[in-house]
Amino acid sequence: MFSNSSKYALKGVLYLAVNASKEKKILAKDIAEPINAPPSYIAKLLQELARHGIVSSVKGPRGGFYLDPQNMETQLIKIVDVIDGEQRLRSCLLSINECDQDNPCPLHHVVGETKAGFIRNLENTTISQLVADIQGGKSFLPL
Amino acid sequence: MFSNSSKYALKGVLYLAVNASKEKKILAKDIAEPINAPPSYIAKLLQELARHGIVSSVKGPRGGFYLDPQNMETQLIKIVDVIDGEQRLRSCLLSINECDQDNPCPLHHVVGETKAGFIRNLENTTISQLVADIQGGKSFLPL
DNA sequence: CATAAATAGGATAAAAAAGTCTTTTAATCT
DNA sequence: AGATTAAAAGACTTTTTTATCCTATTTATG
Repeated sequence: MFSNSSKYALKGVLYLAVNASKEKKILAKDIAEPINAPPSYIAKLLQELARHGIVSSVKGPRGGFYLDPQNMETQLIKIVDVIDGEQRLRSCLLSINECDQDNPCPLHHVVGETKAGFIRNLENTTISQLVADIQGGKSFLPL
Repeated sequence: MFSNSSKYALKGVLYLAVNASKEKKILAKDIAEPINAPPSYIAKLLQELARHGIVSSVKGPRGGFYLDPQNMETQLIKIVDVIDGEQRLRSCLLSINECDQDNPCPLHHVVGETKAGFIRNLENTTISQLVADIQGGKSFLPL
């Protein structure tokens, strides 16, 4: 449902949320292994996320990636939207441009509500909430 | 959420359901335009669907594709599974192999129920039901 | 029975996604 | 200031997906 890239991005951000801080930045290459992503590929994705203000980064010695308090409140959907584009999840399931509530394609009603709910869940959940779940024993690492 | 190929496949099957019959088979090349798919590509996909018994086909003069009564009862999920593979929709959203109810990944609970519902909807809906919706004015062509 | 019509199958080509590598820029530490 | 460290940027390669094409194989019809 997500591209590979989005999966890496979500895992990378989550890894930073749990393990990094302004005082303890993490290098791109040190994120790769724990989240099972190719080092130079996750670096590129984090770069893109940094450009969009989803993660924080500092160059040079003692630099690296981390999430500031504001980054922690990022909605999950933002990460997917930046990496996969907003259309991927939201466009008509049959890619029919004219498809909407008034002129629904044959699949529109079949999966419309569950698909919308899926997206709503991603909109209503933040990175900090996922961290809270992990710390509360409701979900588990590693990634 | 579906691959392009699955979208073509769903549209192709639906087009046959509405327009073809054993007495009025339709040629691969005549399906392409109405569903906005490349002619030789939809031919390939229909071939694959025929191999899996999802559509019916006859070679030679007066041949072509159509759906027999049994084909009409195909669940939508079958089409997606044949073309995209069963894993695409069902695997963990973060591609974590160990992820399950007892050892949920951080996204598992966030979208678990809506994702499962989405798949259930595809399992519980058949081609014939989509045709009924169209004929009842609940959804619309063209594709 | 020959011919033509149509799908089946496989080989190839093009485009997109995923992944790698090299150079540039910015920050830190002597 | 100079050396070093790390991300930013972008060019390049590989793999996968999408798409095309050509040659069988099957079947209806004259």
